Amino acid sequence: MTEQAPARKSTWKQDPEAVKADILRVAMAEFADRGLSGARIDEIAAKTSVSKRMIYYYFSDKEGLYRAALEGVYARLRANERALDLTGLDPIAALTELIKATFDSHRSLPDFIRLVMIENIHHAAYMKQSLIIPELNSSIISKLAELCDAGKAAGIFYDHVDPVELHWMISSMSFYNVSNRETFSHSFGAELHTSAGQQRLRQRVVDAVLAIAVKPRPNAQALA
Amino acid sequence: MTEQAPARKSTWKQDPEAVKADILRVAMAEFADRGLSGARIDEIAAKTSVSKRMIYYYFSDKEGLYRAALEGVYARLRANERALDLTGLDPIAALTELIKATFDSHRSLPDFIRLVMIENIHHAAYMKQSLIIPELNSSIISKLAELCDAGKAAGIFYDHVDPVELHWMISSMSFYNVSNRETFSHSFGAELHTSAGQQRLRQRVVDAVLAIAVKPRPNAQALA
DNA sequence: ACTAAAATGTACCAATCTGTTAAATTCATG
DNA sequence: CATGAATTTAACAGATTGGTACATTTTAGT
Repeated sequence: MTEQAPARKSTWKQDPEAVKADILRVAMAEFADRGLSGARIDEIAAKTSVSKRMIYYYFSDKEGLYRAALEGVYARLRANERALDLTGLDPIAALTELIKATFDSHRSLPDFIRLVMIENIHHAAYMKQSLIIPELNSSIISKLAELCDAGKAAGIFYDHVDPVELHWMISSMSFYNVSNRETFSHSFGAELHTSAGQQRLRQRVVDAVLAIAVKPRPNAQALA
Repeated sequence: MTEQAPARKSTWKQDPEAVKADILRVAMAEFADRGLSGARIDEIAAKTSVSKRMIYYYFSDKEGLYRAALEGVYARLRANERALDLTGLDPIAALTELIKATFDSHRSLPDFIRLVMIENIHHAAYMKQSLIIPELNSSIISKLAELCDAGKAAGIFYDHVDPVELHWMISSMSFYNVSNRETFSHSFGAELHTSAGQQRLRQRVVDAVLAIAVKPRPNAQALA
């Protein structure tokens, strides 16, 4: 579990940051797995290397820990998105890359997806209390807005293209792909969630979003 | 609350079906609102006209009630979908109607959406125990399959078009539109969830799905 | 009307779970 | 190395909650 050897009994080092990080790591996984009311403080404590009391010491109460967990997974997503560099790409290539990156990013962060689902069950009540979460969201929109402006300026995007609408569409499919995987697979088979199926789906998302953003070029053989 | 007057005390009629229906109605709303672990049996009982004992009498335990609630909302969706009649429409018009109907249907059944979210949190564990749910799902796919065959036969759909892929895409946006409304609105504004915004979104979904299914006609001015 | 079975209400229990109390250990600093 | 603040533990209390035992009422069959 922990990297340092247990060493002698009845002796321990103070390390508040490590303790907090340890609690948070377990809390993110546990809340993502069972939800706010489903998660158990005792269970979380048992999976850390410290006692339950520390959770209350550092996070006040269950809701405080949940808020911290929510912000934690958002921080991970932000780190993921910051890695996306679109400079030097033409609008179509840039949009394509952004869509693929979003699709992949969602797939790689199931805990984020699950906590956002849980937040929606709670009518986003805890998200509304967070100060750090709004930062994240503005960055993806501004990236898309830049991209749209460039595309429109070049005359290759429709004039009606809107960054928020575009994000809604990209996000909806990328999110649903992970969030509803269990029920979808059970209802309609797991074919779409094989490695090949996911590759195909991602390409469909690219095709669909590009179709509503990019003007058809007269002599282009679409989706050949 | 109840339609019959309380009348004399210490007298009541037996009416198992009405009691079951009453419990189920409350349970669907309550589980959709709070989740499996978040919902309280006492609270559900309090909102019915009967006592907590009856819940256990008819539904065995909390999980049994949850399963019944899950099947209940699915039954409602099925009723909704059965109402969709596409006979006499050409493939493009039929697909357009199906997309619009799915989008609207999801919007009109938020409890269904929320219970499916909750099911996914639980890895679809209870859905997998249900016998009546698979029925529903096959009907939408067969409708889409017919439609695809007609479109391909007429030479206006791409050959690679797949009913399950198509359903995945239609469902993803229709579902996300409701499921993530709270977090999305908070992050990016409520503009897309105004009446006008929803109309626009629905049209975008139609455009996007048609774009990956329908071959471009040479002289058509797409999305003009 | 009598009786058994189905349906319902009341009161209660046992387990679970969040949060606290009080004390012990470690650390920084003079 | 003394001392007080920060950190951590162990044990426990109070409240919640799923579930049950038992009595009571209603209905159907004869």
